[in-house]
Amino acid sequence: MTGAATITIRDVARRAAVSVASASRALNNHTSVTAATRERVLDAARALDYVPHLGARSLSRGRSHTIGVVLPDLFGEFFSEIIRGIDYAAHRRGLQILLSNMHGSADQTEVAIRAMRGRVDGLLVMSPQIDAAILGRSLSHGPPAVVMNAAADGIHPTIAIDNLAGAREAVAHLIEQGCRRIAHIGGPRGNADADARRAGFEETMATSLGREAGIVIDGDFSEEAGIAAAQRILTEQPAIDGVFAANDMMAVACMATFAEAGVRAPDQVAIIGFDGVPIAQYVTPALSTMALNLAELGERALERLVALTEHEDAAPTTEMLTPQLVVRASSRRV
Amino acid sequence: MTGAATITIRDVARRAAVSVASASRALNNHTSVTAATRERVLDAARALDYVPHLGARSLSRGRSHTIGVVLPDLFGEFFSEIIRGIDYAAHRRGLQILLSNMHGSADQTEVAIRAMRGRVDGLLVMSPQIDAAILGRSLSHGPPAVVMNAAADGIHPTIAIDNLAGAREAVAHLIEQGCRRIAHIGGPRGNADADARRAGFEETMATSLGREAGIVIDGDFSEEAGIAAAQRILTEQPAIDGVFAANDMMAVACMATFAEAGVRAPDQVAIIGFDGVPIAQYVTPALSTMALNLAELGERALERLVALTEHEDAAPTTEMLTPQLVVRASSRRV
DNA sequence: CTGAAAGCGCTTACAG
DNA sequence: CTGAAAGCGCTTACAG
Repeated sequence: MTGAATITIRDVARRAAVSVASASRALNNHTSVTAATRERVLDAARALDYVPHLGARSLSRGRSHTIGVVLPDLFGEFFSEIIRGIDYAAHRRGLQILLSNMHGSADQTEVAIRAMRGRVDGLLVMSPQIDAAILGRSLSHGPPAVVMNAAADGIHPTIAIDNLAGAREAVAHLIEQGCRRIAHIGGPRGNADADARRAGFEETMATSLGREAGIVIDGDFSEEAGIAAAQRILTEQPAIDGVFAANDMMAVACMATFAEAGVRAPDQVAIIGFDGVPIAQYVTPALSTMALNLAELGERALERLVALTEHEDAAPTTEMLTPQLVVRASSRRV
Repeated sequence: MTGAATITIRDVARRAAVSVASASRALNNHTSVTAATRERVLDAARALDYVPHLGARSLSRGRSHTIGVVLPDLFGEFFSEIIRGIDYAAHRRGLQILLSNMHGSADQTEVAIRAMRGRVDGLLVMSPQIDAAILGRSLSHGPPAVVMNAAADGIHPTIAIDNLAGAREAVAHLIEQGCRRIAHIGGPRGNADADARRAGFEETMATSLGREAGIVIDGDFSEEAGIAAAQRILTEQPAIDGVFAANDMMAVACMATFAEAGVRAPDQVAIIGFDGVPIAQYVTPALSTMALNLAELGERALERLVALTEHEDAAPTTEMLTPQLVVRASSRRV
């Protein structure tokens, strides 16, 4: 855990000819220490190239200045943008980040959370696959926690994406552009984001074009799912003139597959994605999307958590992150 | 750092009516404990919903099962792919990741490394902006470390990208496609990757088309730099028929800027990037690139580190990650 | 097999 | 201002 000849505060104290207690006080800039003593201690520390053992400090102080981040996956720009936002805010506050990733397996969430005990001051958890009640229970014994993008459990502050509103707006946009038969390429069933986006699609279709004008093809947010969905649409649903994909990756892959088959966006089929990842603006035609400021989501979650650790009494409110319709060439027909 | 009514191993021991030592042994699956005792302890732990304090365990065992990752930035797919590779391998080995990011400031590297002391068993450091000797010194007192993508210091094992070979191959490819006046959009001066890629460009130009056939425009790996470089080429260097950008982001932005001005790849100008990030295959025309398996870089670095922590005597060898030429439409002319 | 004690490296009331 | 001691929560020789 440390190099061969690890030097501790005892070594510093010995060299400065003071007690360990005084060394500690000098090192930590306490006022109650003579200038001369402080000087001697600091000199000794410098001479020995002393680096404090932060693990030990955390244990005795009861604060680690570290926050745990539990994510379902690390794949793609969706997560990396969130981490970037968290990191940015954490860095500003002098906090370190302990990362834990469940690789998509929901039952690992609880394990990951437990593994954070005694190493973090607070938790940022994103677990769109897990039930709110179960998540709430997992979190109940631990440190303060903020839940990102999951069903609120009524106990922990939550920052959620307004998927329903976003999906409604996406579908309304396609209809406004003249689409009359629309396909939704969905995310995995049981994923809170995916379910809400699908619900928004179905609801809007039912109240506008009619339920039978829409079809849903299940996917899993991956490139492959976008390709497979496109192929199904090409062979089985040639009348489709609009596609709303549950994320940008599937939308991009779908659009590329269409193009290879000679089906062009936006004229033959208008396409819109969700998330607003950077890649969306560079494909041709540029992809319309419901843009999310994911880095902001991460930043806000961290700030919320800091507030929570400082005054324990923060209310378990839910903040919403609203997707913004960004119309680009892939869906612009009128 | 812990919830209100934190329960410790003492509580478990008390409830099971054994000593703390026995509780510890039972909890850790030691053999030297009666089946009955183990049962009682485990029951007590379950009843109290005990979660061990990993910080305390780390301190007494001298192992944290955590590795520290120090990166220069978190922006873009380059870093997220590396983290993903590290995480993947770490997860497989039951290791946690403590993340530290310097936001581009080289002098923060040393601070970041020190802040890891006592919290990690090993370090994975990427610091392309820092001098090898300085880095080596920063690392000298700490835990085992593997350096990613930086000049080898002769002390720590290093996994480096073969930028020179990659740049040579990229330029040779452009020439083979018929380019006669080639621009290089470089990364920031002082960045090891950028410098090596620039050197490869200049060297290859000098020995083939002649030094005067190439121009170098400095950039900083960002989208904006790609746009600015494209504008300069359009206005000042209309004879340019090939562009080798130091990374994909700049190549993509450059190509998009060209397209807006009516300059098409590959016919009017052949373009190739570096890194092989996923976005490259979705732009139109698809971007040629020197592809790097960044996730693999991360995985290999972690495995190397694990080997190092297990048998301390690993040699400070340098492994090379070789870029692969991926020819796509943006540079395919013949 | 089990318990009392020492220890991991630091911090912080408690006395002086 | 300074030191000796206790403590953070756990683990592990050391005796029995």
